Amino acid sequence: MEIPPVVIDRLPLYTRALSTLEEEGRDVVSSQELGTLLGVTPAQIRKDLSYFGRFGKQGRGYNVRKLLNELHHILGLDRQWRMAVIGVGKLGRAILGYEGFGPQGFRIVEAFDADPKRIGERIENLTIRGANDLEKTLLKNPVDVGIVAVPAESAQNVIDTLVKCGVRAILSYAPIPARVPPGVYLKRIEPVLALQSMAYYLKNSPRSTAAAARS
Amino acid sequence: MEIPPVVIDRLPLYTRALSTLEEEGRDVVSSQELGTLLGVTPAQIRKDLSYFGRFGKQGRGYNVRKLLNELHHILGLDRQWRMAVIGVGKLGRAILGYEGFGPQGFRIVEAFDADPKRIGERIENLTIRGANDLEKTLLKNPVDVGIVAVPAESAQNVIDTLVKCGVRAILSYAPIPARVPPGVYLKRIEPVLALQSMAYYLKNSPRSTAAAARS
DNA sequence: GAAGGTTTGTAATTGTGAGCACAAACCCTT
DNA sequence: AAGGGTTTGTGCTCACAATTACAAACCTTC
Repeated sequence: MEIPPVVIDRLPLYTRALSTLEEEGRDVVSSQELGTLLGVTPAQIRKDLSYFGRFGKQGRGYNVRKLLNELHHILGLDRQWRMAVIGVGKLGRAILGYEGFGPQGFRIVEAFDADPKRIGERIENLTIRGANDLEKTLLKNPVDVGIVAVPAESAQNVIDTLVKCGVRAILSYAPIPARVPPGVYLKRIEPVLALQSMAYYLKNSPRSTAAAARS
Repeated sequence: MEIPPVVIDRLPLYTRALSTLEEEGRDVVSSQELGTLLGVTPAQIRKDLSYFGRFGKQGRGYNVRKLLNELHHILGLDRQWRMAVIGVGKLGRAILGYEGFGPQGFRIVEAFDADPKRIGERIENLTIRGANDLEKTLLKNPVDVGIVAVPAESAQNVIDTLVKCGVRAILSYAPIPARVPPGVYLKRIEPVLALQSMAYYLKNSPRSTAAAARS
């Protein structure tokens, strides 16, 4: 059975809400409550979960801890993932310093930059390597994810190199529609595109008429 | 006629590709070529554009500059948008220093932070104001967009304040599913969620089997 | 232990967006 | 000016995701 990508994209949302509930000491939650929390219909949640099994109890709801564990297992969040950051400008440094990755099992273990002045510098317990060493280093010590924070011009090049080194998941902050071969997964973070599509709604709704944009 | 949000989300992509083509001195482009460039089917592009008018010529294609102007006008990119950044930690600083906003007409004109030690500091030609001044400042000098770069705990609070000040578009980097009233547009930048959904594919494809994830 | 009130899981339906295919329109060459 | 070769715009079809609706299952209370 093939699971729709939109479903996979929603699972992390559920995971996060469940984590919050667990920290609050909640034992059980219904699809109704979870839906209200996330702005999703209860039926959507139930159907999404039903792709993977039957985790709830009728008349009661879902056991928070059990469902969280199931989702962690399904998504592969019950292990550590190794990541490399390529490009250590302002953006790259912010990524290296971001504390949201570690707790979720995503660890940055390498950092690269093309600027000779930056090579050897230590940031956040990592020594920056030269772009020339990228291929050699990753072939010896593979990573699971590549985070691309280089200028648009170099992005496709970097991505091609990552793919050559066997990296199968790439998170790109570069503003280009990069192409990757089948079997490699690419997600892009594009604040400018997000702003531009919001500009349309700003321009075309005099004041609070249309429905809110999907986030 | 109501235009599907996914269509609006694709228009900025077209805009960007057309800009590149214009810089290269291209006069005309076909939906075929544009599609190859962006990884989208030609029919999709033609259909998307047809929501707004008839911009092409049969047998020839689209005039690059003319179509670019049309899209700029449609999206509201033919003017300046004023933005405020709330939260000037590592992430906020990277946002303030990002050079990709200005050329697209998005200008950061205010920066706020709750930490007294940061108030008064100058970054990128801006003086950081205190979080207490947020409401007063924005009511006097309104902005079009709010960029939220505060920790998860404070995010909903900040967002509520922004809404109260009449801000109708919010770009949030905070990892929470914030709720906004109808008529306010919220887009979230969530690198962790992106990584988590890619982890599923990493885990479930031994090596380059399934199709690439939609980016 | 029976009854009333919840909530799940899923079959069926509805809604919507993407792709296909073709007529109409345009350019260029001869 | 006529014909061949492109490419647009769009009606139609198809695929798939969201919603609805309900039987089955469970808990709690009396």
